[in-house]
Amino acid sequence: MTKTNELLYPTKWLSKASTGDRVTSELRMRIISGMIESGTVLSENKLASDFAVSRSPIREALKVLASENIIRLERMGATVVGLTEKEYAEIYDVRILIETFVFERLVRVETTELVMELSKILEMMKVAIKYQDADEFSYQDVLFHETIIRAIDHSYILMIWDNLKPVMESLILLSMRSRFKEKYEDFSRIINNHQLYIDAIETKDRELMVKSLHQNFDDVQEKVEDLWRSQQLLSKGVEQQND
Amino acid sequence: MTKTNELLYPTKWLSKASTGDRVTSELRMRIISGMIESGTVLSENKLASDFAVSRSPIREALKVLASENIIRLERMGATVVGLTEKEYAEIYDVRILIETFVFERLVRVETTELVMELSKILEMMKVAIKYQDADEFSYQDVLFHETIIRAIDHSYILMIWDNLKPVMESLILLSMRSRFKEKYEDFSRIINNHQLYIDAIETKDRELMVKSLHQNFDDVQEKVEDLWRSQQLLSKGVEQQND
DNA sequence: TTTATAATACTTGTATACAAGTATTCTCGT
DNA sequence: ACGAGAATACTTGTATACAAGTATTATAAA
Repeated sequence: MTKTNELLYPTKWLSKASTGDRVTSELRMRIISGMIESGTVLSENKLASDFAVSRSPIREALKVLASENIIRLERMGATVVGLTEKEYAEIYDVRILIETFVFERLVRVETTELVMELSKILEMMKVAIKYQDADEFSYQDVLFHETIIRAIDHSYILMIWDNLKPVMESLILLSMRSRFKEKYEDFSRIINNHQLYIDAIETKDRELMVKSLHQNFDDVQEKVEDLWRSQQLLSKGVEQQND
Repeated sequence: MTKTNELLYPTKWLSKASTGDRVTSELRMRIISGMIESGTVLSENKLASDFAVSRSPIREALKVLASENIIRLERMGATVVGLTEKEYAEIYDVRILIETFVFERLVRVETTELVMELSKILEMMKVAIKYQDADEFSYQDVLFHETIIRAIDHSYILMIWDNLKPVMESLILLSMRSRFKEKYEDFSRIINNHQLYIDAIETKDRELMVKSLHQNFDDVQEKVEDLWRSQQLLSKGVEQQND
């Protein structure tokens, strides 16, 4: 067996989490990073002994991951679906869909408080860049979008986000970690895009909103390309371990 | 305790379902019908003894219902959220959102097979009306929309539907049951609306699509009003049982 | 009567046990 | 060598057991 002791998911984010949550997050990261390959059949019993826990938290994790569409629960075993380019495109379809909806609602509403909150998060992101903390940056990046979505107080839009968020979070984590190593200069552009986003909300300029949304989308497209690179690096690394 | 032996969810739909699924469906119906009132705190142990099953399937059910936003999992006990008018509006926001998206995709695609399939389902619905089978009608109604959504083969849009479907299904079931008793004449209009829907897809007429979508939306609004009536009837019925 | 504290009852999350079902493998008769 | 069927190993879903934590209640001291 290859060395899999190192956890991909930030341990500090799990301080109060249950075993089930830990397994869920870690498993998700391993699947999305490509460490567990697409097509692999997961067995509850095997996972339980691998993670040295009982089947209860494993079952819980598999249910969650199935609802996120990254595994498929079948009669015998759970098959890893993983994320192909098709799925990446689909995830961003949904992101554009719900963020456009949210924007449309925000136009009708007082947003000064939201803008304040977003500015704070943006400052946090800058600090994270300064100290090269990829995980913290990712956390704030996800929080940025979640804050916007929460602002319209729409439980069923939030439901969609809740389903999308964990996968988004994993993608962003993996992408940012590799970018901090290789494409550090990207971050000023990311910050600019987020600032544009805030401006759009502040001025309630629908046109600017659409523009910034799509710029963010394009930016995210690049993130995905980065992810492909990091997947390749990772699988190369695993191969090297087998030498 | 009031008489709760009768199951709200159609037993025949659960022929191959696990205990967990049965509990989930039944609990959902009881919450959405108003039989279990909003604000009620559900205890795993109490539910387990009420349903005469262990905590395992109950836990499973509560997790699912929480992800559907009809209960809230808290430190101690699960609080029933239920559906206020706000949530009804939000559910249909999301329905409009995804069905519009789906329509947009269908315009670019071969739809003859889909139209055939939908026509078949519509025939089924007519038969269900003829024999006054509210449950069968509801089943076909839900299937109609699911078939359209599945046609674009988009796993993340399908994910949204998967989360929305159970609640939709429950709403439609309750509404149709009361309509078959009281507003039988409604059904010809419902059938017409669905036919319009099919025509829109067939002719790829975007304008007609939007029109039929909103007609269907308006129709569904009425369903909700019916639901309120049926909730009131139901709660009156419960009160009468206490006499 | 009020307030601290101890006892009790209930809660969640995890582990383990078991039943029923489904693949896989093995063995035996042809 | 090959196919039928038995034996075996694995699967899921449910029940039960247990540990650790949290509310509630009861008791006792001020």
